[in-house]
Amino acid sequence: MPKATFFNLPEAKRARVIDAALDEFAANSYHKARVTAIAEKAGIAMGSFYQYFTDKKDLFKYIVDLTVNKKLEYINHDMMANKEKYGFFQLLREIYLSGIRFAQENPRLVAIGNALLTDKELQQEIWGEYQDTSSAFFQQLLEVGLANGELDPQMDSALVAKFLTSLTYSLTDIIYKDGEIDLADLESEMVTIDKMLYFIENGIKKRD
Amino acid sequence: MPKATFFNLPEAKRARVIDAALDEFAANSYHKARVTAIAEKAGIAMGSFYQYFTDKKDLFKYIVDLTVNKKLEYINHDMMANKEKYGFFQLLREIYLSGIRFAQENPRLVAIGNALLTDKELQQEIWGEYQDTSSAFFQQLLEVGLANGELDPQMDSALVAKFLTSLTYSLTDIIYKDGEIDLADLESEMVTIDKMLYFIENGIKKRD
Amino acid sequence: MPKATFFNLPEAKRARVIDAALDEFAANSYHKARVTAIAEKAGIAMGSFYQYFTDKKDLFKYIVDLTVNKKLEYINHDMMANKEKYGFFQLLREIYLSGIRFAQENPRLVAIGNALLTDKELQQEIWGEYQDTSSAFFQQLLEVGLANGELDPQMDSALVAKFLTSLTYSLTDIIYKDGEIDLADLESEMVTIDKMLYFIENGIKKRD
Amino acid sequence: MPKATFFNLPEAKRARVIDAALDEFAANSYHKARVTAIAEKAGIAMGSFYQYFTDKKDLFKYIVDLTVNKKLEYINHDMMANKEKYGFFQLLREIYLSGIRFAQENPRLVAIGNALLTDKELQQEIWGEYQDTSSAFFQQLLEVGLANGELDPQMDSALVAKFLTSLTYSLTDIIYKDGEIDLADLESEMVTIDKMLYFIENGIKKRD
DNA sequence: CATGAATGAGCCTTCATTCAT
DNA sequence: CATGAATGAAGGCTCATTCAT
Repeated sequence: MPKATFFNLPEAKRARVIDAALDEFAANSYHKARVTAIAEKAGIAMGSFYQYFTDKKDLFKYIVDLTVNKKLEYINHDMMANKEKYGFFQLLREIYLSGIRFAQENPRLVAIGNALLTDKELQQEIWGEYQDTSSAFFQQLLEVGLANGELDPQMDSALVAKFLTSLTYSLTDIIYKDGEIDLADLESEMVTIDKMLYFIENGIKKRD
Repeated sequence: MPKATFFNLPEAKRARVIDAALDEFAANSYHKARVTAIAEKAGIAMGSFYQYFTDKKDLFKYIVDLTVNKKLEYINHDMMANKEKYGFFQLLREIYLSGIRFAQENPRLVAIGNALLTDKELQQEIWGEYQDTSSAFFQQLLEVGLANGELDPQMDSALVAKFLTSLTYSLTDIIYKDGEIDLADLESEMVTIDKMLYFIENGIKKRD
Repeated sequence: MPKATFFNLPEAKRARVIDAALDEFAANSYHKARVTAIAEKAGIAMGSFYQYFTDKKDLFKYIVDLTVNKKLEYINHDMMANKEKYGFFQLLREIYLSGIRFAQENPRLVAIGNALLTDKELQQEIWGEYQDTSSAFFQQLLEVGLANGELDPQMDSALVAKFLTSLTYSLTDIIYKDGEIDLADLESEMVTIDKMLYFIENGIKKRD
Repeated sequence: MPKATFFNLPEAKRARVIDAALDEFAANSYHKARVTAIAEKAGIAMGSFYQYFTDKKDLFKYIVDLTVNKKLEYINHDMMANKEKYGFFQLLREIYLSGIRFAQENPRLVAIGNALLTDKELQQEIWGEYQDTSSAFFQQLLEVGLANGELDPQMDSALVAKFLTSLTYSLTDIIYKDGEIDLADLESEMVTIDKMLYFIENGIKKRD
């Protein structure tokens, strides 16, 4: 966690630091990202950096934390409105849409998240706490769907939750390929999403 | 590609170099892997390294190439025998089993493959050529299944191929978690595989 | 010397600063001691430090000064009572006992004194003024002993004063080894002191 | 210990490195001494330094080792010739003379030795092995003197060895004051030495 | 007098690559 | 082809001191 100094900073400066960090970590892997570059971009002295953060890693963890929380807020916000009236597959669709919008609006966060997933060492140290958040989230959703009688009772909800997690990641990959999202192409994205939902729905819905 | 000198090397020495590289790249990300360490493990002089490879990256590309080819060989070998008599889902099962066996027998290659997937920079440079190999492979398989009438004709085979690719990766993750495979636990692995196949089968099989 | 601001400080705060400095300088060499750490321990702001002292060195000099004076007070106090009735060797014994007690009661001061002795640069700058205090003190004592006819008239009092200084330091080292004084073990310390006195007495007493 | 690389170096270059290190460590405390300065003085690249030594500390330990060994050689050489025919006090005199000559010829080594004695942290790490060498050496000498009947049988040889060690250090200090030895003034040094010997002799010789 | 953020030179160390033999 | 020393640009981090409020 950043030191108190960081949180006492004027909003604008703090934002500049975060922005610089996002830029640097989105463009380079954790190991290649340079503290010097971040300080420069943020327009602060090297020494100041270490007055805000104990460490390069300290900053990185903070950035990851911001990312995770922002994404959760996003999804929660979108779901809250519809939790009651929507069925399982409608909710899933809602979630995917949230994910896409999040990626569109925060491309750097997506890049950082992906990078994190590839560094074993960092994952153990940083990702640990968030690791199963995603699977747990889906599993809980699945349980509700099972209770509602929407889903195939034979399904192993823990395992399927992992499948859904994986497919969700790949959905982002597919749509958001090469780091460039075509905002104009929302329509084709919808199509992709709906095809994935169709695949999933067939995979787990209850049949008579 | 390695220089000619490398291929002129006595088999044993060449193997030692490759082995050392696998060790180092499996244990560290590309950027953290040290050329010095590889040379040491291989028992060659630093200078020799640069007589075999133009670059650290040169070696890495070569290693990735070996990995990909080895995996393809594996799967092809297993499929050739059954291509004719098996249906789509049986073949898919065969493929998954091949994948598991490959991971068991080549844990370092799996580690390197995973690491590669996370480094955008490398991916663009190295992975480009292999990128869609996996999806293309699945797509081709799907086309056959469609032609046979086994699969849902509404299915977008290109897209589903990506889903299968993603699920395949996650299958490896789920089974081969924490880098330790329990060889004794093949049975529970089978169960997992069969559940995934069940999920997929429901997702895409033809219904009347 | 500290600035006026320092002496205007409420007694308690001033004491806290001194205490923090003693802690830090006793635990680290002058160069490794950190101003930040002192300010923190003392509970003052970094800026305040430079309102009290011009410099890290300014504080250090002050601390050394306190140390020297405290030690002198100690010994003087113990000697004054007995100056008249005791002979040279009895006084010397008294002095050694004072030294031991001082070390027991002010371990941090001893640590700082020792550290100072090892840094040539500092010594030239700081220790200069005190340097010969100790030798001068012993020499004066020796002169009295010579006048009394207790000591060997051939003795070079200036030189022997240096020997006594040196032995005195080593006495502290021997007894107070590893920074831990065993308060319960005063008896064995006495024995050591008496052996040193025996050695010295033989070395310089007048013989017929 | 330095790496093999260092010992494979051409004599002249190795000497240059050692010389640069002696200069730097004699002029600055261990903590203030800069690796960069040493490399510059020696005329080698920064990187080369770390090809010779694992560490700044590695070099320092080596330098201390050289110092200790050189001094021991010195004294041993001088004593061997006379061990048989000389009595205890004559040998002691010989040792002191060796010490003075050593200091004269190796002022930087003396400076480094002194500096080492003042850094608690380093002492524990580096000095440990040599720590009691000096006392042990004197004690052994004293035992011989006792056996010969030259010394006061009541004497505690372990303790007196420590006194002698201390006096020896102070002898160096007295003669070699301010880091400048007046080579022309050997005569006055002799006088000082003889006075110390007289002091010691009176302190411990056997009396009837 | 107090506060605590800002500064930035400087340090040790790493490592891919080159070079001379 | 082999060798292994040489190189030097970077990079992360520390800390005494200054500054603005």
